[in-house]
Amino acid sequence: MHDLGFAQHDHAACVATALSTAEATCAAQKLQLTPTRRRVLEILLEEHRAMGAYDILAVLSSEGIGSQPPVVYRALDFLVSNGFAHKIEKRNAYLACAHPGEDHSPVFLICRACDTVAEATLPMADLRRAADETGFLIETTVIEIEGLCPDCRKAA
Amino acid sequence: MHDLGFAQHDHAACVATALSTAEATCAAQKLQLTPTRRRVLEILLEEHRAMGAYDILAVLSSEGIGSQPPVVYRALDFLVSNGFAHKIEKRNAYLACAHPGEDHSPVFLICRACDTVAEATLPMADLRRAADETGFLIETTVIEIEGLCPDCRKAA
DNA sequence: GAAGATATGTTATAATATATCAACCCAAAA
DNA sequence: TTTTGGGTTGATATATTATAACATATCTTC
Ligand SMILES: [Zn+2]
Ligand SMILES: [Zn+2]
Ligand SMILES: [Zn+2]
Ligand SMILES: [Zn+2]
Repeated sequence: MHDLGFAQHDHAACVATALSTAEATCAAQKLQLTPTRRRVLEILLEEHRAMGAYDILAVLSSEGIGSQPPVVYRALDFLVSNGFAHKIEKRNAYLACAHPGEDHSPVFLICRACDTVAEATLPMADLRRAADETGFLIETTVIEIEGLCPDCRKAA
Repeated sequence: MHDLGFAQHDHAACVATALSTAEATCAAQKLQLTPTRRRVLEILLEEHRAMGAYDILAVLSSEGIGSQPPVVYRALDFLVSNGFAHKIEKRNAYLACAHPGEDHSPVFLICRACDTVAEATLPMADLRRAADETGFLIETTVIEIEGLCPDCRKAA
């Protein structure tokens, strides 16, 4: 496990880099990163936190991009399906991927106190081997760990 | 990983044993396994599958136990809080625990074809150690693996 | 330029879950 | 014994999350 995301970072660069990567990936895979899809990804990157679909929709609505639920759910579906964002099932919230284009099995560390969600990765070898022995074919994984992040742990 | 739950079993005994265990555990911990709570657990055990809250409510309603959402959500909250049932976040569904009283970190194997959900356990040592190194305090885990169960894999 | 695939606009509704407050029950304290 | 407090239930209303359905538009390809 690495890259826990609790550290400081240059956020403007972080957003710009991620958007560029997404554009390049979409171009390479002939995926259409349309204005709405791009803007939703940008919002998730800018906010840098897990956001509810309706929180995102409120931003889109304030910008005149769209105010109906399907607008945001369609964009999120595209982003999640293509690995640019993840859904945090425990919160019904969405988060920009911290490892775009890397083909990874994310592990989310969710702080119940400050709501920060960090994306880490875990080698899937063990899990996959164990499941293979039983004959189960793994297609997707949801691994979410809830607790206290280092900062909130100290504060408590 | 063990006890995958895809095998045949004596279901009547399975239900009876689980209910007895739950009664004993509640008595020991001074928890109130009230009629509604007991019946919801029994429904989950009998059905032996992940059920939506409103599916369970339909059964309760047909039995005159209650027809309003809080009835079932309160019972589920009790059962989940006390380890008698689990929520499958990926499906917004609930399942009787296959290891009641064992203090375990469940791993769910969800078949996308037949909707079977098997509960396994995985040693948490690695995950816990890795998180500890980062200072994150693990309180709860959600580990859900979606794919094809052995039967559906063969059929496909 | 017709056909097919993909994306968007729009309205409505489904599915999941919680807030709130009054009433009830039971056990322990005064 | 009466009171008090915690936990549970009944009942109404509402909040939150997500999708169905269908028309329109846009772009590509034949
Ligand atoms: Zn990711
Ligand atoms: Zn925190
Ligand atoms: Zn369990
Ligand atoms: Zn199956």
